[in-house]
Amino acid sequence: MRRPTLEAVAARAGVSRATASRVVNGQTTVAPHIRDAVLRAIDELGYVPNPAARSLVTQRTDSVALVVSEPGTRVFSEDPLFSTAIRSASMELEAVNKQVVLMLASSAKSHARVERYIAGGHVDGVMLISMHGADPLPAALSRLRVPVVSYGRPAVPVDIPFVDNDNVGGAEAGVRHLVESGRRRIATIAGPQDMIAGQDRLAGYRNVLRDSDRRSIVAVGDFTRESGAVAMRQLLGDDPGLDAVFVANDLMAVGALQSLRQAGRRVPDDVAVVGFDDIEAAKYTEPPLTTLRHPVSEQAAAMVKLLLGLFEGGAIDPVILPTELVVRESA
Amino acid sequence: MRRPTLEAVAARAGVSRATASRVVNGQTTVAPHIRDAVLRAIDELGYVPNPAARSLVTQRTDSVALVVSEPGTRVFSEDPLFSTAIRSASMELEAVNKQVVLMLASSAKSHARVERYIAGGHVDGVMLISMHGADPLPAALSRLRVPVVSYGRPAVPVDIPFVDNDNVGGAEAGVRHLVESGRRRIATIAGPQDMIAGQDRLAGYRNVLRDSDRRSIVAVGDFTRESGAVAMRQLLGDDPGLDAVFVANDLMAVGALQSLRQAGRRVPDDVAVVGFDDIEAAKYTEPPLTTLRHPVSEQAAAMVKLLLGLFEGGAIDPVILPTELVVRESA
DNA sequence: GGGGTATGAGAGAGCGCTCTCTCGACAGGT
DNA sequence: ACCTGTCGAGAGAGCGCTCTCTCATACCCC
Repeated sequence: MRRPTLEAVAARAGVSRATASRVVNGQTTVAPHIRDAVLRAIDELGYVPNPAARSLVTQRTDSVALVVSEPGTRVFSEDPLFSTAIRSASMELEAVNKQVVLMLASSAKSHARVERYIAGGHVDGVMLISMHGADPLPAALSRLRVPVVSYGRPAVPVDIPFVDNDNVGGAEAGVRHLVESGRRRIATIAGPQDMIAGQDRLAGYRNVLRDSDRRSIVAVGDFTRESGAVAMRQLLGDDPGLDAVFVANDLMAVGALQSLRQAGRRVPDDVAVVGFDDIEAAKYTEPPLTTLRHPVSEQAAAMVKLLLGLFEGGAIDPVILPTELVVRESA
Repeated sequence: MRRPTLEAVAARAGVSRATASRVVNGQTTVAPHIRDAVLRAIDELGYVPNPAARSLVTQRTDSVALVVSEPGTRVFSEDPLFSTAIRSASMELEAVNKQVVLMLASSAKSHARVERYIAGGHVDGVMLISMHGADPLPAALSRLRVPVVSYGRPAVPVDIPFVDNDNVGGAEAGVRHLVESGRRRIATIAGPQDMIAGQDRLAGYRNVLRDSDRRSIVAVGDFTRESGAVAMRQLLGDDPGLDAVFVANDLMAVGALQSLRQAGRRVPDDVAVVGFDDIEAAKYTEPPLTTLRHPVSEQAAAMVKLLLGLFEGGAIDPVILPTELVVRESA
């Protein structure tokens, strides 16, 4: 009780295997009545092409790997960025009939696994979501002569096209908003400095403060809610007089709001808070969070487009998407 | 500049292709010095087996599809259940060297795509996350004679082993907690009734109220935060005197807390709130949410184990995992 | 020393498909 | 009538691997 082969279809339709193949692959050099006969045979037998056989000869697999290189297990589950990006990329690829192979590369062992898999030619290309500077994967994959694109600028300069949002510009806009609303002592809770987003958002903060002649007050978190709460307590200890804080992501901002509440500070009256990312939860904090929105779905879609461009051959320039300040009540 | 083949490895090692294949596949019937020679050749050439060729003959692909059949786009991104389940399943499968092909089946069109893909033999098995009763996919896939397991009990009775948590028992425990703490007018915000989790949790609520001689007060949401807020307002309108509410998931509970705050009700003094799922955010609500924890990761892991069991042949019984009441401050 | 049994290695037949090459048939131009 | 050109269809070679079957060698027992 095997699956029918192209041979069987051809036999039933009374044509050669080559002709049946032509019909399956939509070539036009087949006379209408023969094409119909083949299609009928396909239908009657319930024929579905064997992908292994096909890609053995075509050297294509019509699937791409989505590699999420993220050691932090909690982050993956909690930060909606990942699921949104995965979802969007996935949908874009489905639209062009490519499959998504999801690979989570959390440990050194799984890095090796990913490399082996990619090297094995299981996929036509790779989309890499890697945010940590020390990650060896971008460099390793770019060596493999497989089309690779990155979600977010790779930390080490490596020859991979990427799509990123304007972290520096976004942070500048957020801090400028605080400056313009008359805040004097503007602190920041920065992200991890081994991550590009962490670095760039801190740079944006520094740029604006430098120009506006204010002192920078920095605490560093790791993009988790808890670290935001801790960092906020720390900032309040260091400088009880601060009247604003720019938090490098919303998850930490949620933690910061909690610490501010516990410390008896009113938001935004005593302390203004600006986040980054505009995650869903930002709408529901108390008070709702002013933050910077960047289009995660669009970024993922652009990444897919970039990869498809690579398939067609042709080096492709990085894409930087703009961010947008969303003013709610926290600042 | 082609990739080296097994033939090349064999030639370099001075053995036959068959022997090289034996070494690659770890068969023991190869003399040590020959094995070494082959391994050296593999290393020197950077040989990696061609998976298409391999699976053409073995009829295996060593990859499984993870099909998320979820029309609600927002839910996928926001509900951490999906990312947690995906992550956990993915890690379990990596441990046994299987690849995960992620497929999002949101529309009827993508249903057809999924079916075609599975029928094509791209994967050795399917893990199905489908929560809507009207979903035709479970039945369709089970017809395909491919090993399929389901995350959550399929709504239509179909012959697929599944892993689920004890929704009825969990809801009963939650409502019983409210009864035991002396609440008299216990309402519920139920989930969508075309979803098993929605049905079962409502059933649990009803079971306990029936036994404790209280009237049931029901509003229905769709598991989103917003719907929880709306339902809560509605309940307060219907019965201003209610003193407790059992909410069928945490996301809706967060919305409900917001509505309660806006209506000037104190939680838990005026109204006690119990959620379901114990998502990360439940710890950070004001006040922290009492809720029912079910082990999403374990459930996903159990699903993987179930699927691997199917590969070995042998019909396998459903697995029901227990839930646990986590008492925080909201009830 | 002959016959039998392990043991290790090679030969070769496919797995199901694509795609180039070839060829037949027929139309149109001279 | 013949030659050229076009179009549609078949033949068959391979893609890179696994695995059965076969065979050569070495070993043991009587």
